[in-house]
Amino acid sequence: MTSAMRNRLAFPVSYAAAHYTDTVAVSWLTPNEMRAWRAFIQTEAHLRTALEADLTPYGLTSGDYEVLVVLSEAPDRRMRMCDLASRLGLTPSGLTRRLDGLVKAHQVERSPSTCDRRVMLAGVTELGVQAMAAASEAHVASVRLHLIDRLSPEQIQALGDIFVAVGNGLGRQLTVI
Amino acid sequence: MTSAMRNRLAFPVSYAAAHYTDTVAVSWLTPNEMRAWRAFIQTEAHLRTALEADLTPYGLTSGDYEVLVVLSEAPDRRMRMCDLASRLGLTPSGLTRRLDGLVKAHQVERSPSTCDRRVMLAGVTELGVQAMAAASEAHVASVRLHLIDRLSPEQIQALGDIFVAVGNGLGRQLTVI
DNA sequence: AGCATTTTATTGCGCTCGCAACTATTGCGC
DNA sequence: GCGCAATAGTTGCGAGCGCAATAAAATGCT
Repeated sequence: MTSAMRNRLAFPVSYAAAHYTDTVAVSWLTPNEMRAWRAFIQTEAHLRTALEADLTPYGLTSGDYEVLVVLSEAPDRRMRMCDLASRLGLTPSGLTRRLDGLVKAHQVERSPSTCDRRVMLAGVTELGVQAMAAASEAHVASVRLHLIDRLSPEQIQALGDIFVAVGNGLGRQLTVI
Repeated sequence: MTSAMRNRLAFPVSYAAAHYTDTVAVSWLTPNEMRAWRAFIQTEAHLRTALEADLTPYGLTSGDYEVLVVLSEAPDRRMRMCDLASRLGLTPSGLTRRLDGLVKAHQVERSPSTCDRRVMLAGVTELGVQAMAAASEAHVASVRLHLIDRLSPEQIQALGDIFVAVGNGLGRQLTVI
């Protein structure tokens, strides 16, 4: 396969015509790589929308749900803000805002740390655990319906392997329980 | 493996203790399913952040870039708003807002359709194609660095298969070129 | 033809969240 | 001990986007 061919197959014609030359040291995506990339990008957006919609009737966003799950698994059911932010992939300010809503709903409470007075601890309340529990059946069913049950056991395994590898590449150590 | 065991492994203890009973007709995630699900959810957020950051120096968001790519591949380099919204997984209002920015930057232009006066056509301009081309090398490199080059050819294949299957389940027919 | 329904796009409003600036606290080097 | 850098969290601001309401145009039913 010539590089011109590969490029034609892998990239929009308009783009290729405008920009590609053999002197450029860029490694374009092969057709199979392009297929994987586009399927991922397109499907991921719709998947997120579907999961969000299924959670809405329970008064939680998927972000809220994620906070409650992570906190409920933490020792003492609470975590430092910065650890929680890193775990959730949020900036500090993003986490502050997300917690604001949960605190107002009395599902999470803040408490200052005694050993380091810079840090705030975010802890899930009993009410928060109940809210999570109330939504969890529907949420698991939603995850199954839209994702898990569409895949073979081998694909489940591959999905985990793939995103663990990518996560490691991003410098994250994942929390998988 | 008893159902109690499986549950303990697959779900937060706090949640399990609060809610699980054997009489509930819910199919919890197995450990391997949980691993795949969590790796996906956690990594996906960080991956999106990384890709976004790599595109920022070129003055485009990944959303903008996606619009330009899709339009540049369309016949006549333009599409109906509703088709574009569906393709991108946006609501009509979301697309209107996203295009506002691109139109202001003269990278996209709107034109009313002649055959159906409800529809607006969004077309990428020459400037838009150039902006996309200018960013594309860095973008492809970023996708390679963070995702593609972390995976074996078998994993690339599996990634495509998985998200095509999930996309089909969501009622989408994907556009993979 | 005439009216109800559906489809398409936009706008007001509100929510989420990132960036930059700021404050408070801790740790480090000397 | 003292000052400077690093760390933790909050806030003002603004961008992105979904929902509901709206307007305009097409389609369908009779």
